[in-house]
Amino acid sequence: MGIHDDDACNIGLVLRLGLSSTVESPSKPDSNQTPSKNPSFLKFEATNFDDEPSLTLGLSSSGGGGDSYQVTTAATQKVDVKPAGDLYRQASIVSAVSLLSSGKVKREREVSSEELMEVEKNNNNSSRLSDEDEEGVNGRKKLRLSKQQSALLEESFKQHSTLSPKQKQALARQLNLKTRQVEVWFQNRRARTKLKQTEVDCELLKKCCETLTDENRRLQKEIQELKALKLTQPFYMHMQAATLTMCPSCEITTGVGDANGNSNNPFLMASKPHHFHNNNPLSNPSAAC
DNA sequence: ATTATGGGTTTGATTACATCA
DNA sequence: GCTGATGTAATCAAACCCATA
Repeated sequence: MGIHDDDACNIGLVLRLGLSSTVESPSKPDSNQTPSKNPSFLKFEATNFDDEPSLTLGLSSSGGGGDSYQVTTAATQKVDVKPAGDLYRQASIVSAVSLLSSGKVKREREVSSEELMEVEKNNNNSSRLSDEDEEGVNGRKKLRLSKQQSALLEESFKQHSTLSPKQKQALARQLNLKTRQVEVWFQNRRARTKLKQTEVDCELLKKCCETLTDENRRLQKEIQELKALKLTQPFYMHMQAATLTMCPSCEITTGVGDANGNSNNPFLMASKPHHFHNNNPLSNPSAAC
C-alpha cells in the first residue's frame, strides 16, 4: 500500500453542533466492512452531556462529505506496480553498494564469500513453497540484512510497495537474497508502514477529538447562556431574531446590516472568538469556512 | 572502565486466511 | 467449485539496543 507522508495532512474536519440527542454519520463505513478492507477507520465519540449537543468524529478511507461528522484521510491506496525498468535501473546502484563493506555499523551482517555462494545457490530455488532448505537443519537462524541490502530494499519500496515476480527475482539477485526473502521483506514493510500510519492517524484523531470536545463544551455553555437570556427577555430576542442571518456551513450568526461584522446589537454571538477560522487543519475542522 | 544482564525494540520469518484470475 | 499465486493480519522469536548494577 502506498501511504504518503502528506496524507496525514490531508484531513478536513467538519463540526456541526445540533440539539438532537443522536448524531448519525451518513457516510460511515458499512458495518460488514472487514478491517482489512478499511483498516484506517477509526471513530471517536466525544462528550455528550445533558443529551444535547453531541459530537462524533470518524476516520474513513473514503471521502466524507455533506452532513457527516467525519475526518477523512486518503490513506492506504494500492500502488500500481509498473514494469521492472526502475528496478533494473538500480542494478548499478547495488553493484556499487555491494562493494561498500565498511563494517562500521555494529549490527551489520558480515557476508563472507562462502555465504554469498550459498545464497546464490539458494536463489535458484525461488519457489514460494520450495524455500524450506536449510531451515530444518540449523533451526531458526535469523538473517540480518546488511545496511546496503536494507538501503536498496528501502529504495525499491519507495518506488514500488509491491513487486511483480520478475521484479522480486531481479531484486533478489542483486541483493544476493532468496526471492522469498525479498517477498517477506516487502510484506513486512507494507504491514509496518500501514501500522505506523494508523498510529499517526490515531494520534491525529485524538487531538482532533480533544479540540472538538473543548469546542463542543464551549458551544454548549454558549447555548445555555443564550437560553437564559431568551428567558429573561423573550420579546426583545424575538424581535432581534428577525434581523439575524446564519452562515449555513459554519453556523456563525451575524447581523444583517453591517458587512464588517460590526454591530451595535448587544445580543449577537460575534463577540466570542470563532476557533475554526485559521489555517491549522487540526484546529480548523470547518473546511467550508 | 569493563562486563553481565534484563527488558524493550526491531525485524526476518511463519501461519492462517482472503481474494482473484 | 477447484486451484494456485499472492496479498494481509497476527504472531513468533532471533538479534539488537540500552539502562543499570
